[in-house]
Amino acid sequence: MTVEAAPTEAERIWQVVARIPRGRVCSYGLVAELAGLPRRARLVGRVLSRLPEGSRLPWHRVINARGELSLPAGSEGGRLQRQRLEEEGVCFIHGRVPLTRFGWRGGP
DNA sequence: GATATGACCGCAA
DNA sequence: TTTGCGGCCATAT
Repeated sequence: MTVEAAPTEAERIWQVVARIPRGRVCSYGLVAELAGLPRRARLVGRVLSRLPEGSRLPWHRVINARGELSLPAGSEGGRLQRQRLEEEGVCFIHGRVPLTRFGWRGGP
């Protein structure tokens, strides 16, 4: 029997993050839920913070539930995240991304 | 083994 | 709107 190791939680999270469409953002909790790991948002944050360099994962599309970037602004990561999101056309309002549970309603 | 910390979340007041 | 609290759990000390 081929003992195929079940995908680790981290691998599931990577798969979900990799599925986030360009120009769209996702909250940690939503990523966790989509990965079949409800209420483990912190795990998502931990996994993303421990990503190997060059993983090509769009980690910058994952922000917190308030629509703000969790990485400290001013840090390299935070600046990179903001820059990449703006490059993808993500809408920033007062330094935030408008998140709604009912999807984007057509902003400004 | 126990304690502290962290790229968090949802709810109540 | 903000603040506080409980929940969650892998790592580090």
